[in-house]
Amino acid sequence: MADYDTLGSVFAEGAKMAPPNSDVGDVQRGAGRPRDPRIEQAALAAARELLVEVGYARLTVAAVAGRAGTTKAALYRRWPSLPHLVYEAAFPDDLLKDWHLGADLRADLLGIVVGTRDAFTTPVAAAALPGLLAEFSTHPVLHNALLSRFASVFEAIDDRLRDAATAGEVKAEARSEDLLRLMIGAALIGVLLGPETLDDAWAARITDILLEGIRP
Amino acid sequence: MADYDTLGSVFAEGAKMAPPNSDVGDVQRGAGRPRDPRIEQAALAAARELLVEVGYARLTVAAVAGRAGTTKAALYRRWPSLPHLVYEAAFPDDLLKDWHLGADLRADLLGIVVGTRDAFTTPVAAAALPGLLAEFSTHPVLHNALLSRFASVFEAIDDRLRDAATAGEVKAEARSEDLLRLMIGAALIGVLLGPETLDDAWAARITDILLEGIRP
Amino acid sequence: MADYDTLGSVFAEGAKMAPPNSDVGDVQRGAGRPRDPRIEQAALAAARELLVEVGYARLTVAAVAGRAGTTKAALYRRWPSLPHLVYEAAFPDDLLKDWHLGADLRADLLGIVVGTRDAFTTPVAAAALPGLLAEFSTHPVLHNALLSRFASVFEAIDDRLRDAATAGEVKAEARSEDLLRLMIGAALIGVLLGPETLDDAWAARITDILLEGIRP
Amino acid sequence: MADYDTLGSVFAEGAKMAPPNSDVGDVQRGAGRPRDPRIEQAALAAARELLVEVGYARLTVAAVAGRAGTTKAALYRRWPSLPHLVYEAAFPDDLLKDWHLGADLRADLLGIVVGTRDAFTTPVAAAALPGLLAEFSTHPVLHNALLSRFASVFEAIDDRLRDAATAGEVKAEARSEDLLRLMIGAALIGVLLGPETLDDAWAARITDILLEGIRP
DNA sequence: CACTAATCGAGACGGTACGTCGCGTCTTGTG
DNA sequence: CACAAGACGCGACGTACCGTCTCGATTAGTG
Repeated sequence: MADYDTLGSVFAEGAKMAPPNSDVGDVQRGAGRPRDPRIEQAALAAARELLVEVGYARLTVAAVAGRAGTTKAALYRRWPSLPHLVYEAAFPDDLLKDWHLGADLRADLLGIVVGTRDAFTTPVAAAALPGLLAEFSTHPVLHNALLSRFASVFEAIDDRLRDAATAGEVKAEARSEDLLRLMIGAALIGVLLGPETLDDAWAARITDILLEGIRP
Repeated sequence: MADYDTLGSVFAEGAKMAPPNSDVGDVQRGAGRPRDPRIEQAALAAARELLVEVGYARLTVAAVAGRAGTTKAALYRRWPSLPHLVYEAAFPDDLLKDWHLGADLRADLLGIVVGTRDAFTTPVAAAALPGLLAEFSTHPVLHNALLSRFASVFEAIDDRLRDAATAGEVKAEARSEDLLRLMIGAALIGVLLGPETLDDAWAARITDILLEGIRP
Repeated sequence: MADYDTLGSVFAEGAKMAPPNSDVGDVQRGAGRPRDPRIEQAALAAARELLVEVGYARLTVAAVAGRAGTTKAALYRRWPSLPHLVYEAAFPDDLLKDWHLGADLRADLLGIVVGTRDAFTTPVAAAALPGLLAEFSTHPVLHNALLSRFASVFEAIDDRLRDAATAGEVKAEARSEDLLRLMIGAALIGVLLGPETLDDAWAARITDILLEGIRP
Repeated sequence: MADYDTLGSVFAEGAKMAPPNSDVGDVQRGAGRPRDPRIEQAALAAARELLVEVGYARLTVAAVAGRAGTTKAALYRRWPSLPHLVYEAAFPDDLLKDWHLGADLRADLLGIVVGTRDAFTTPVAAAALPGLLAEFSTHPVLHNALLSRFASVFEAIDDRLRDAATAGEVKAEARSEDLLRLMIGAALIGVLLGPETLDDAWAARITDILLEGIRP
């Protein structure tokens, strides 16, 4: 995943249009030298390394290119700007791949809390998150990319909560939106203030508060 | 508060500290031309205006200086860097001045939620917050400034919760830290994702969830 | 002359030096986007204009860049500092291109006096000279550039004087070094104290004094 | 010499006017705290030291004040600007105090050459000269100060040469102006290109060339 | 002996230029 | 086409020095 097409569909703003001979439906594999597939991985790996080493603020395109053994132009051919690259490096597409809901409501909520915490407390993610949040407020494209990625998760939780309401496990008026924001917000604050306190006991306490908070 | 001395105690790195024996005739006190107090206010006001007009990312030291009718050097004499100035401009010391707890636990919690939301949804604060969060991870001084500011609030809520536990209103094991982080995190996420949803109904819902969550 | 390579050989500090084995297929030769040759000429022209308009002391890198339609960074890519640019602008390499010695000793000496005066009394040179002299003592690279430029002239005059000594026109112990310094010094002092007195009669008088001074 | 009054007469531009009670002819020794006479000497000494240590270009008012144990304001009370201070430090008023002409024309000329060389090759003067020359072309006040200082010398040499012409020692049309410029120019060039070559043999050679050059 | 007035230290002031850095784009020659 | 290389315009950075100013604290002479 995380390949050119996926990126293009999320970030491209028209410049990455398929070449004119795409009428036959073959993806733009047309004329010209093909892209070196190693560059993509090398760039993401370099970005991850540098994020941990120097932090988001001191991360530069030239440094990523140098570490990846390529040049700035090759990176700008793949990502519209540095934040896009960082976003993909810190939060790859496969982040949510083995995530699912089950029958036990508390286990499901705990899973979300733990999953969010784990996604945020990765050294790479912890280094990238504050900077990316700042970019989100400036670049709506990035913002939407984040939201659309979590849209399916959001819907799934919404359904799960509705089922729980039907089963009488939670209040009918409980909103998945509120719950999710509380969980993500708690994890985010934890990362910003010091991720060392976000142990499993913390996750259990947060889950219990929220679970009791929406019980009928 | 929010005056020159307070600033010095938070940001200065030793040079501006009053010597411990300053109770006697301290000769150095007030040597040199005193700082023009209007510059400080003008700079903070200019920063607030520009934050709303152009946003954090496009905010420039030169622009703040120009709008304030002074020069970059005068600003660097007062704040180590632009984020420090922005922090003080967006979150002045008197932010928490008329804040207090009462007898009604729900009212107290709601007050915190609403107060945090109001502090974060100010146009100035909303513009500054994402950028400042990114800087916090770079500038530990700023980070500590934020934490120390909320330290007293934290203690007060801690005491309030302990009283409530004694009165049987909440669980004995309820932690003010968890509660506070949930409340602040919810407001923060709200600001980052779209502050238009943070109405009074939202505050009431969040308060109710948390209150029920810690009931015995 | 006065082109990119000559500049490199005079001012560059190793980075731009062609490697000694560059006779074979030197891969690095010409890598990257080539420098825009118009910028070099535009910068020199802008410097010349501004030297006359505002003088050396008020000459700014930003002003030269602005007038040349480029930016400071492009200038710093070509010259280590403003004095280097000014030096090349005021005293280009082709300054001595149509200079030669002949059979008449007095005519030769007069030619040097007049040539030096003309080179120094150009509006551009007159504006640049005092400032450059001050920089010479700070930047030895500039100093050496000046000296090496006159080295060939120096040798030619040395030979000419030796021939004249053989022909019995001048004393055997007459030193071209002394003579040249007297001539250049007289012109320099003239420019510094007021170039309006350096007419052709002045040149004739100076030439006659020096010529008689070294007659046997 | 070199005191306040002399300075005032040379440099002051009206600001240093005597107070209104000076009608009785007493120099402004009126009210107010008198100037600390040690500051003047300390500043000149500090300037001399720093000129040799860091050169003219890196010499700053703050550094001179610091080295002299005083402040910038005290210096600006005595000299209109840094070049004025440097000028007086490098070329004090008593420079020409034991200078005179005699009966031997060659000895007189040699004296001027040697005297100029000695005045220019002092470490302090050699460090200050190029920078001061650059300032001269910008600040006519300084320029005039230099010229007026040498005016008497100039006249004396003029007379001396006229006497020599009457005595048949030199051509009638020989100009002291040309001669003096040649001598000063030679010394100046020598300092700029490397003062180590300006030994006594050099002085003798220069003197002989010029003397022969104006012989009838 | 108080009063006046200039100087002292200290250091902030407005102003201006410096040289550097990073961005995202472009223009070469070479696959 | 992609790629390595590196220059390009743009704009901001944080620093340094200038010469001036405003303090409170001396330090004389004057009334």
